[in-house]
Amino acid sequence: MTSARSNRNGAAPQEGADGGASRSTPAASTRAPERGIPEATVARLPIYLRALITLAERGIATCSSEELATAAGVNSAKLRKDLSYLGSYGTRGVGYDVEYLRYQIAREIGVTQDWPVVIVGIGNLGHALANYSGFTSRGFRIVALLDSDPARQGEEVGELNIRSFSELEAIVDEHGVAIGVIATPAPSAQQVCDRLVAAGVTSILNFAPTVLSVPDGVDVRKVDLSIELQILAYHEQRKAMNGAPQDPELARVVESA
Amino acid sequence: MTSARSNRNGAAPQEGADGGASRSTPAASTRAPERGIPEATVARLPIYLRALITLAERGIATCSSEELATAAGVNSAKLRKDLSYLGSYGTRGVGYDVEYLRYQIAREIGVTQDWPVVIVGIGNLGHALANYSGFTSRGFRIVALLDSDPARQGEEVGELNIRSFSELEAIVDEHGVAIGVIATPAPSAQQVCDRLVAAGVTSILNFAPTVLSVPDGVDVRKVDLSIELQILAYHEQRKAMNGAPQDPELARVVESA
DNA sequence: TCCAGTTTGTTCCCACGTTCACAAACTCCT
DNA sequence: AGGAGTTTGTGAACGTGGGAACAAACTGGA
Repeated sequence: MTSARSNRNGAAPQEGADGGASRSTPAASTRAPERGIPEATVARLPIYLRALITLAERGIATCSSEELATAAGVNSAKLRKDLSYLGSYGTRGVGYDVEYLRYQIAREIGVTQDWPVVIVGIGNLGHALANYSGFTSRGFRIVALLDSDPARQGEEVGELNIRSFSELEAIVDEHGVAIGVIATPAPSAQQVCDRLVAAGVTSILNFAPTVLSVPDGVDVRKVDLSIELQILAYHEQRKAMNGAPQDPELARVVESA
Repeated sequence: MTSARSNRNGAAPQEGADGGASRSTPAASTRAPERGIPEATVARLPIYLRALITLAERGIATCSSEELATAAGVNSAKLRKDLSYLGSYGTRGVGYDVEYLRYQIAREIGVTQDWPVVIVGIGNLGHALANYSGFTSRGFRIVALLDSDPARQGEEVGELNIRSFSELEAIVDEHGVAIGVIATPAPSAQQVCDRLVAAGVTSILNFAPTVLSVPDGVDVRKVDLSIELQILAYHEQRKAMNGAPQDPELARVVESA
């Protein structure tokens, strides 16, 4: 029932181009490449979009690639190349019209339309996500908060009531939900994921510290707080080793003296 | 005072190899390459570590690269190449000793030691982070929760009291804090970041939806929930366009019939 | 109209990351 | 001991991404 598209081809290994993400759809299959936008560029488009919104709020109508690049924290050459994948939306000798470019990027990403989202697992993190204004303000609408713990059900969090996980299928069908967020503990994440996929969800944002296996055609992006910290720790350790052969604690004290 | 090391070379653009991260330290400067581990590999080491811990908990003493790769959700060739940057910790014809490899990776990342961490901005997200067990269980110790809002100060969150942001410098000095987490609203993030850097913090995990500019020698990693969703939305939109020229909502209904 | 100045879009090249494929090295069985 | 089977570690090919540099295209002034 209500199964998602395309489960052919067997389980694909879960890995993508960038750090925390993974796509299972075939990168370059028989299908025509169309005007395929590089994954690295796609990951930066939302940053450009936010920068443009900030500029627009300041009343700036036009900007150069240099200005926008600075606002987005990237190289201007990279910015121009990224934008060139979308089309020629700038004017040579002048720059980019902020409102126009903003709309074009939003349309390309797909945030001009409204995306219904369900969040599963309303613990500490789920609460924070439910209340996070960045979701709702950027084309995403949380349509349901689900939790399997009856003690939590009925509680009101950010204008929504927590409902039973068993209502998942009905909610997905009713709202046409394509995006699900998993904020459960790690042990239940895979089960939840399977249910989401079976219900028709084809994009999943996973906060649980587990590797999810999904059928082909389903996208998973992972956000893992502890992994981010560990990466920082690695570099921090190297800094201490390289800069000062002594104790790093001591080094800072000496420098401040 | 208490300034961090190395502000030479001017401000570096904030961008890294992978999606959400950025390092400002020179990638390949005059310094010898030592046994430099590629950034992409570093980002995967924590995943391998977690997979090894899971295997160890199941009582598995030895595993092949194929098994470990599956558990980590990556290609076995990639896994072997990644591990080869650390050294030759496997045995040909046999595989890897789970406990031994686990220790080696933990040591390489630096999570055998204890990293003191401060969290700034104890709103919804800050609460969730303070209660997140994944932090404390993997070599990180939250030593302080800071917020500039007096109304929040004194509140107890996960065995710690929220303290005033003005105590930052004293806390950093006392505990030798090198890693800071920013969970404030976007407008105050840059100010907080500057204070952290000035106090001696050299690694920052940023949850605020803003581009932070930091001096050279300071690492910033960014976690942006809304950006992750937008990337999913982009792919979701493409799926709908390619798979079914009709209305995506309709397509699912038809398939389920 | 023409020329100087500005900024985009694009090409070329290099570095990095991924994957394949295979030699080296180990175990186990005969 | 020797050979078959297994698995690691790595060299080489391939693809993707980043950055410099430049031609194309626009504006504005003379």
